[in-house]
This record gives sequence, structure tokens and C-alpha cells, in this order.
Amino acid sequence: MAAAKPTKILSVKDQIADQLRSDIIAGDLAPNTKLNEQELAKRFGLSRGPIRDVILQLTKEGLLISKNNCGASVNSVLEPKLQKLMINLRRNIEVYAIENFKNNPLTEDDVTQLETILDELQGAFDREDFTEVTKVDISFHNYLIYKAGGEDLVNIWYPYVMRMRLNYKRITTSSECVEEHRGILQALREGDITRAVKAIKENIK
Amino acid sequence: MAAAKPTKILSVKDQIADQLRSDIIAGDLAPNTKLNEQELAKRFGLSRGPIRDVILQLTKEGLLISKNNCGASVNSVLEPKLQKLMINLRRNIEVYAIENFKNNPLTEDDVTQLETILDELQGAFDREDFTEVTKVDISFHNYLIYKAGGEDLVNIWYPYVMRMRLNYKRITTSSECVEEHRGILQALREGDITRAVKAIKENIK
DNA sequence: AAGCAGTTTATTGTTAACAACAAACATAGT
DNA sequence: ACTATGTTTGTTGTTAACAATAAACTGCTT
Repeated sequence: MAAAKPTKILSVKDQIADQLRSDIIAGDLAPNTKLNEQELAKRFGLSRGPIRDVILQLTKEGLLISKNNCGASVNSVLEPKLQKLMINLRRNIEVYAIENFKNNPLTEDDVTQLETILDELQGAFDREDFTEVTKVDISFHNYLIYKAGGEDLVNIWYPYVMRMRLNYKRITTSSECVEEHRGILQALREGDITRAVKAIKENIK
Repeated sequence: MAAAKPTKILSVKDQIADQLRSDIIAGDLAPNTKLNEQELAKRFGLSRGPIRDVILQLTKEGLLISKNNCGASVNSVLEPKLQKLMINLRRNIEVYAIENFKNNPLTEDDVTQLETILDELQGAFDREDFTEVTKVDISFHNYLIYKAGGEDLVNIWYPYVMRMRLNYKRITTSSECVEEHRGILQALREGDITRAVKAIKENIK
């Protein structure tokens, strides 16, 4: 059997969820926009069933807000105080993940994959595709979180990222953002956890 | 119009979710138990649709774990490290909530309601209905969290509580548990935030 | 007998029709 | 003119039948 590149298969619902998340992050779906199930179903060429599932999912993630019998709409930004709390909590999680690599260091394969992600990040910047930038940025962190705590940790972590992205986009230059991430990776590669923690704290704000 | 006591109306899905959560907490649904949609539908006298919604919801909460085309099963306990992180995060949230009451103190009505909850807690202990104890305990904290940060904060907080309950039950005597909570309420009532923070930290472990 | 391919069965994923509900509009009474 | 009631309309919630997938089983080949 030939060793073909493993292609990631996504379920229908995951693809729709990804698309809607992108739309919200990109601002195509502004806060308080009401989502119509039928419209979405038509847009994605499905029935309302899967759409409803996705809406429920995004609601749990905090991107949407749903009321009984009244549908779902895009959630608005958090009040500043809550936002600070969120940043704080997310930082806790990511620092935990980094510190975990003390006992459970990254493999060479991990490093390669993370580098690929950073290359993609650079590429997205170069193309000025900022929605993609955000997604790739998240996937970098996601890789670390998953490696450290698996599905469980990702599940608690994810909502924070999403809400933060919803709230504000840090204006960063291409080089700044990519360099920040390369710094994290480099520190991890060298096993310098202290520096990695510092770098991740600097990155999450 | 007579001012009747406002009765809380729960949606069908919320009721099912509550029931399943109770079952899991009570241990009637042990970890790794596979859930069958049809069985559940029959049990609650509904079709599979709403059941699927609830399963999705509980999956996002971390109580269940679902795989594509393979159904959902009760999630197992967290590894100790992750559990510590969880406790830590939950504590952060609850401390935030308490500190919030500095500027936004509890009203007399809040206090009355919280006292009612604590009376229920005592009652559940007296009846030795420990599943109910857990639920009422959670509702006490939930009241504070909601008051401090609304729906948004509850949504991030809730998964932690659930996972913690799933992991271990602190063995507490009736008086100890109820007194701990009364201590928190008393401190809040007197506006002694420092003491309240201390008490909540003591309570969450 | 062990391993593999094909088949069956049970369960989940999807769909489209139907029921229940909320909001907006129209109507009648004061 | 204004409030309150009734009606309509659009949207969400629910259901039951259908399609697709995964796991269990059967029988064949070596």
C-alpha cells in the first residue's frame, strides 16, 4: 500500500461550522445578525437538520446566542471586564499546555508540522487573507493545546479563543505575528520552557 | 393582575438535559456507557431529533464524547493534571464573580433567593438525596455567576462544574457543606469581599 | 483453523412534511 | 386616538421515513 499523505476528512457539520465561524470572524456576519435556518440550509445545499446542529454547537461555543422559539443570532462583544477574565483564563490554559511540554516534549514531527503551519501563516499574511490568518493562527495554538491535553482540553479552550477573536482583532504586522509564533516554537524546540511561557503570555493579550 | 410567583418554564430539551446530567452525576450512567438514541427517545416519549440535540449539547459540555457515525458515550474522568487545571480555572471564574459584587452588591432579593437555595440544600441532605444535593449546590453557584456575568459567564463556567462533579465527589457532611455556603453568603451580605473570596476558594477544591 | 471478502443488521445521519410558537398586523371597542 | 383582542404569517420545534455508515456475522479460500 502506498503511503499517501493523510488527508484530513471533515464531517459535513464540521465544514459548515468552520464556514460560519469564518464568516463571523471575517465580519460578514455582524453581531446581532439573525440566522435563518432555511436560508442557511439553502446556502449549503442541505436540509435544516444539520444546520440546527451547527447552530447549537456554535451557541455552546459562545459565537451565537439562541432563544427558545426565537432563533439564533450572532453574539455581541463581551463587556471589557469579562473580556479580561477570558484572556486571563485562556492564558492559564496555554501556559499549562506549555509547561506540560517539560515532561512531554515535542517530537521532531510536531516541530515539522508546526513549522508548516507557520509557513501557511506567513502565506496568508502575504496574500492579505486575514480571515485565513486568524484561522491558521488558531490552528497553531490548537496544535499545542491538543498535544498537551487532548480533546478534553481543546474543548474548554476553544470557546475562549472564539470569543476573543469575536471581540477584537489585534492589529499586528505580518512579521510581528509570525515572529511571535516562531519564538514560541523555537523556545519549545530548545526545551526552554520559561522562555516559551513568557512568549505565549506575550502573544495572548 | 395578581402578582403570582414566577414559575420557571423549561424547554423540553433542557429538561432532558437536566435528567441526563443527573443520571451521569448520580452514577446511573457510568463512564463509557454508550447512549442509544432510540432508547432515549422511547424513554422520554419523544423522537430522536430532540434527543440528538441534547446529546450534542452534553458533548460540548464535556459530559459525553461523540464520534462520527459511532454514537455518544459517557465521558471518563479527567487525568489528575487536567483536573487540577480545571479546578484552578473554575476558581478564577468564581473569584471574579465575587469580586464583582464589590461594585454591584447583592440586593435583599438576591439574598432571600440564595437563602431559599441553601434551605433546599439542607433539605436534600436531610433526605439523603445526594444527586439533588449536587444539583442544588450547583444552582447556588450558578446564581452568583449569573448575577456577576450573565449568560455569557455561565456558559464558560458551566462545563467546569460538570466535569468536576463527574470526576469526584467531595465527601462532606451536611453541616460542613451548608455552613460553607452560608459563610459565603454571609460575607457577601456584609460586603466583606475578602472573606467571601477566601470562603469560595475554600469551597472549590 | 486463520484470515479475508461479502453480506447482514443495527445505529447514526439526513430529509421533508407537520405542529407549535412568536411577532407583526389588522380589527373592534372604549 | 388608544388599548386590547383576534388573525395572519413566518420561523422554529418535532416527527417519522429514508439513506449511509459501522460493526457483527457468515462462508469461502488457503
